[in-house]
Amino acid sequence: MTKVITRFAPSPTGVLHIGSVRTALYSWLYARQNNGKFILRIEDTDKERSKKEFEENIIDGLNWLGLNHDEFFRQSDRAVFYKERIIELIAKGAVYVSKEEPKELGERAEVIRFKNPNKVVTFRDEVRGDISFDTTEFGDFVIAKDFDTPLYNFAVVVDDFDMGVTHIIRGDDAISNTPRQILIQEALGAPRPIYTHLPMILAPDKSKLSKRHGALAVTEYREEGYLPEAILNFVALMGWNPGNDQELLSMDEMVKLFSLEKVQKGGAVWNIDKLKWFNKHYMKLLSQENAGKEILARFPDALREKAKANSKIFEKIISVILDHISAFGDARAFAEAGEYDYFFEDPTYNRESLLWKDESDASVASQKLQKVLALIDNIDEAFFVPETIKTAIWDYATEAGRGSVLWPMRYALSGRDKSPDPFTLASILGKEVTIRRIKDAIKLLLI
RNA sequence: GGCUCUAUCGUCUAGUGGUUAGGACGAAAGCUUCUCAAGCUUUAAACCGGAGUUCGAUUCUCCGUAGAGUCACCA
Repeated sequence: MTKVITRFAPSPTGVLHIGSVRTALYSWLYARQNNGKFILRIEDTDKERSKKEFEENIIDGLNWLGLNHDEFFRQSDRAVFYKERIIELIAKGAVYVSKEEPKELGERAEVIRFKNPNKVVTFRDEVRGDISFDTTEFGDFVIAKDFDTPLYNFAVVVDDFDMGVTHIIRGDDAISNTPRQILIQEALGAPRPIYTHLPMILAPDKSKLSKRHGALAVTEYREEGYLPEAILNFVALMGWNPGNDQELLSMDEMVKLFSLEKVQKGGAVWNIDKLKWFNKHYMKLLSQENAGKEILARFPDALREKAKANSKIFEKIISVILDHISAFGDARAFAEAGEYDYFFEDPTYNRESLLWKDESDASVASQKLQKVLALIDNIDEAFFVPETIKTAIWDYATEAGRGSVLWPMRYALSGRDKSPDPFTLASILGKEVTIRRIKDAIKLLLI
């Protein structure tokens, strides 16, 4: 049994996007599962469109995801090999230099064409079964602009041959390239690898996912605070499943369970909501320290300084923040909306908002807060935690009307219509601040 | 248009020649400490159509229909 060798072969003409990630993941999983090799090959034969920054973005994204490669190649470094093969094929009569009449700007008067044997090519695809093409329709297709400028279909075949690639796992938009590549393989005497064409990841309108459908770059997801585990787990399940109901899968589990036979035939629509669900799950698994770092990195400068200056408070609100976001980037939006300010400085109140909806009498409301104040004041500072605070107030709140007690208390502490519950808030803020804010609220009510 | 591929809840999917067609996301409702979120419970929601094979087809075959991909001196 020969060693399994897979490859991921992006062209650096754009950033690493989510569809490519899945292709890379499946290739990686398959290689790892079989103790094989995973090759990263940058296909930059198009000198016009290939950009170094895209190559960097792709490598950066792959590293971040942990899809490490065993070997690395760049087609622009391999010009001599392509040239050799072209010469070899010309000698064999499989390829010829063709005189052309340039129709467009930039077209050559001389290109290298493949002498099409005009036959039916049938190949087996691991997910779709046999696929046949009559290659006659391709004509004598161009494989290189000149001896030093090979084109995609040719470079791919030479590379896969030279690198010993055994399994080609790629998007099904490459299906129609396969017969051309097989023709070249046969001319070269190269073995035919095992083909697996993955269904596309689709936009909501079912078309091929592309830049115009919004944020797709992996680096953007990283920026937005999505975790690699979440992206990988989600993307793995778009077009594959372990054959049971298990959805939360670690990389180790995926390496064990992955199989080409369970790969889906139909395309899958990209669904950001489900990604968010995965991300929430994996965010909660993060250590408090790491979660804190991610959040802090997305705070506006001013808030970040306050959070650093009040690290005790910041540590306590991490889990509160985590409860309300589905990606760390959401914390930035909340922060910018001022949702976290009250943890670090006293809020300003809107007198109307201090009153529970069923309460119209400010003096009654203030009396209730007075009572809360007294109950809180009895709590020993060392036991100022949510459970204790709740116990201290609960009976009274139930008796006086929970909403009419808890709403003003919570609003006094946060100055917000929406916030965590008053007991959690009080414990985060501490006894001293809690009492001060309630007193402030009472003052305002008595005006 | 030619060629190639695809078709189960809105979405990701499981599944079988006979099932109450299962799970997840999302949605709705209820519960849980006032709000928000989380959590829990429950509900709604699907086999593209037509023939054929068969005692019986969502499942097998064919034909439609719909959608997608691809038709470069791009990859």
